[in-house]
Amino acid sequence: MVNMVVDKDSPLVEWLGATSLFAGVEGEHLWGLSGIAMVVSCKRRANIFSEGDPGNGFYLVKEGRVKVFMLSPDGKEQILHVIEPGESFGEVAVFAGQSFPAHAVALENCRLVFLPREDFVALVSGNPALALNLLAALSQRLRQFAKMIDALSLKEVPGRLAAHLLYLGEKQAAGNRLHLELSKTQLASLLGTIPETLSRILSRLQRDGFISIEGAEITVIDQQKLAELAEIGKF
Amino acid sequence: MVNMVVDKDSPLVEWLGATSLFAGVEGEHLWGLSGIAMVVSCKRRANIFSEGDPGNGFYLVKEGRVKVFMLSPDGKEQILHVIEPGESFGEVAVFAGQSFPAHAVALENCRLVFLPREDFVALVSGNPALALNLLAALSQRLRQFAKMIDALSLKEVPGRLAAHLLYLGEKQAAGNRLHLELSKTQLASLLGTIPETLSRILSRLQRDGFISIEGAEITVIDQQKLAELAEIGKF
DNA sequence: GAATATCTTTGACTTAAGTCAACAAGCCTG
DNA sequence: CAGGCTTGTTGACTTAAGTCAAAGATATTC
Repeated sequence: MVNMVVDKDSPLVEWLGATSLFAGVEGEHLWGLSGIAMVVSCKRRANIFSEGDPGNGFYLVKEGRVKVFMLSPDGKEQILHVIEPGESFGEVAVFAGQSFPAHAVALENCRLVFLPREDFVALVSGNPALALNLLAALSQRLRQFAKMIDALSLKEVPGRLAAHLLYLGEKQAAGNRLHLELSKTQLASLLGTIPETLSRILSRLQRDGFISIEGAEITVIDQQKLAELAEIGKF
Repeated sequence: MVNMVVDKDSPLVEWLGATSLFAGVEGEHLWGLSGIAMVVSCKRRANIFSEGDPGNGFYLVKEGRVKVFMLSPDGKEQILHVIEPGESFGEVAVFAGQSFPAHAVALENCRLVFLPREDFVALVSGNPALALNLLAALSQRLRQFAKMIDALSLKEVPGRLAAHLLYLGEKQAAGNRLHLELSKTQLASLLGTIPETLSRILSRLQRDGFISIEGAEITVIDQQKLAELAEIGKF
């Protein structure tokens, strides 16, 4: 939480109500939330928290994106999650009552909403609907993690990449054309591999006529084949 | 949920209060829980649920153990979690409001407590303390999954095995001697590898004087070296 | 307790993916 | 816009770990 600046911000309530975490929470409680929230800014590449830091609160992303990742002793990283505006991170430490299990770094200049643990837990204690929202959110994340474990252990890199491309396709819903929202190095880290391997596999997919590449713009040529690859996990 | 028999069981309340999920929940609410609970028995190898099944409730393990796992199209499995007595599984589907994301099979003859979704959600809605317990439990699991992803992508099999042996050592707290609670095939699946590889690595660790093996009984000879291996992740 | 099924180990082989190194492109930043 | 830093690509090489196959060792079950 270094290099952050606290902002004064007013129409938070509305925004909070639009996040998936707090969707459906009544106005009264939203006010409570906004009362304990702090808006902070942080720059691209700024460290938000590190593994082992005391988890005295969690964050919502207002603007920008954040990567949450594990780091091996020799510096290789595995991205667990890329947090987009409206999403949250760090809740785990709040409810497990422990330190953060991973690192968080801003991918871009960000504006974050910080919710301090004690205050937040107090609010949740008085509001079961809020608690149910949180349970749903954590469950959703657990489900994603399970998929990730599945992919890492059961699928080869081409399979994981294919699955990711299909996911982006759905998310962006822009014809056959899609944009890899991350640098290829970061994407490699998200897929649990290294840039060299990713690069080779992308060219292979292009050579074999599955996709066509222009920088970070990918055109899906054979969605069918891509889907098979994602399904069976092997080339 | 095939091949299960519903039992009538009375002193459930006490037992529920002793599970980690419901520890600290007041008697009143425990009665509520026991009111909606169904005790079921299932035999070793019985399928409890499969990926995609509608998640209309979740389970606590009363006796026996259950494995939760993902399955690749060609039948390879990755164990996500081995559930021991007093622990729960399947909650994710309840709160995400979706189908089960994984398979669950009894490792031994089991006695399970089933909590139907609708009734359970109703109870949680009226009891924030219960909700906080659940949030803590899910957070805990999320943390474990994060560790697992970390291990799968950042550590080689010897490192994962070493970490597991150290974990067992702590859990069993029985001098240097420990018991691998799973068949080696199952352990391989938990570590994200295959029996052949596990077998080779176990002999290697023995040959190099890290451990000594008698069937499923392992004696840790050089805990220091094992710890290094688990830390750096490479041989 | 014999018969069968399941688990474990070992060997020879293949292969996906990591490492190291060099170079080419971008892209900030001054 | 020029230099330097980060990012991406390609090639040659190494290696961890998977596959296939066969034999031994345990368990289960009838």
